[in-house]
Amino acid sequence: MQMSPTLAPQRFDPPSPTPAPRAREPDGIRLIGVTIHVSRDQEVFGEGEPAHQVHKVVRGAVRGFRVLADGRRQICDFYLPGDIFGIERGADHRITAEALADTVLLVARRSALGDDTNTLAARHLWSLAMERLDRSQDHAMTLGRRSARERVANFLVDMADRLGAGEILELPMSRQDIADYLGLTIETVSRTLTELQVSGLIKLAGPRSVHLRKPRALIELCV
Amino acid sequence: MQMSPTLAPQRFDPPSPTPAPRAREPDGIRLIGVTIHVSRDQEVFGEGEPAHQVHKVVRGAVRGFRVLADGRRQICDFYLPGDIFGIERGADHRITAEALADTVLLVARRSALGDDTNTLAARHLWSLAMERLDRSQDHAMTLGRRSARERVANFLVDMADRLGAGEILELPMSRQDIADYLGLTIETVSRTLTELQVSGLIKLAGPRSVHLRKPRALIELCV
DNA sequence: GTGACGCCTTGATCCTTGTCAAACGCGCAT
DNA sequence: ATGCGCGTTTGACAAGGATCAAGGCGTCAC
Repeated sequence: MQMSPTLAPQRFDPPSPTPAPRAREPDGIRLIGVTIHVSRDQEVFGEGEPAHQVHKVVRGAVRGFRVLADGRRQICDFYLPGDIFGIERGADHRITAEALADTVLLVARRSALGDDTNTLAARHLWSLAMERLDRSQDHAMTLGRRSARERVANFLVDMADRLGAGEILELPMSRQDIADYLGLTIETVSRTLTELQVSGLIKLAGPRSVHLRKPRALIELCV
Repeated sequence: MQMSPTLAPQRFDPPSPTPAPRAREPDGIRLIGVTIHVSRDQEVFGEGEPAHQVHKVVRGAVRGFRVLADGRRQICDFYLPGDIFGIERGADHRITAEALADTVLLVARRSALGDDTNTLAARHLWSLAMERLDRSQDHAMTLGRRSARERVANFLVDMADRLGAGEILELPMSRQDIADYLGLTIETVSRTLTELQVSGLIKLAGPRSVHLRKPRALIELCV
């Protein structure tokens, strides 16, 4: 059992709204809202808060997580540019969202997505939610049945894919975030990465820069 | 790393359709379909098969799972009486569903739920999908950050709750199923249960019958 | 330049859980 | 009644990953 020594949720001043563009997004959802800038480690919304709005990552990245009473943290997912998050079933958020780095978000009133009105938007919203479910189930498979090596390989491949990175991967999150996402400790993540490097599968060029040397072999590890 | 020696997917004859009731379900979804009887370990649908229909458990129980190339199995969820399952984002099922015991299902054409037409049904469908997502995220927290003891306690409390059991819990699934759900091995599940018994939290009365002696203490363990 | 801080890596050791193996108990068929 | 088969339990041991601890390295303030 590990206890992520999870950082006290530093609360800064509230996110700062700026202008208010009216964007017809390529994903079919008209996000009428404001863009906000959220700085590193700042909370976007917290577990239990009312979920009035949905968010879309414009630039930067966000972690969505839950915390047990004793501080153990599980990151459910990372939200990368283009991702929409903060959609909930009930009135309140079930997870906390924090920026991994200085981040720009597009925020829309939840109702703007049409709970039922706009059929096209509703359909897309459905797709988004189900995609989230698919990812969550994949994640469960990883957490329940994969070894540390497999988890890390999986993670790298997934990130490279989602970030549209080629062989050079710039990770937007810290080792602690990776550990809390993969259900491991920071030490195990670190060791596993160097082990993958020794095996020649990757090359570590700085803490957040990973060069995928043998993507095929990495994908093999994903089983 | 454990290798669930996962049973070859025994294929029996196809599920047998019977009459065809027209049921106005209390959950607001009109399930016009047939009831089918599925026997123990029989597959309801398999991963990759087209998802033409949705299913509702009338009696019995179902496991929904995915399997890695080498046979490791992760059960995503158990579907109990009243639960609706088999709703997918895309055209195909991403998980395999098998009956835990002789089971009665209500089957409806997917389109009968109104992909968008019936607003009320659509809204309820949305709720179902999001509930599934919530459960999946809870599951991820369990798999990523809880100890074996906590996982088993959690499982028992959850099952008692969902089955509407009081203190006497009749589990519909085997140890192997529990293990594959909790990301443990069958031995660990067994040991943990007897350990909980020794601690006086539960009483085991037969492999599938659990008496919750100190529900409070069990809930405490859920963190 | 120098020190402090944060993050990451590495090492040594421990412990939870997995693996391998055997025994138990119960139902069922002969 | 006997024996077989399956699922479960229990035991001994191994190992993967956690924990505890120290050291490295880059960044930033002074």
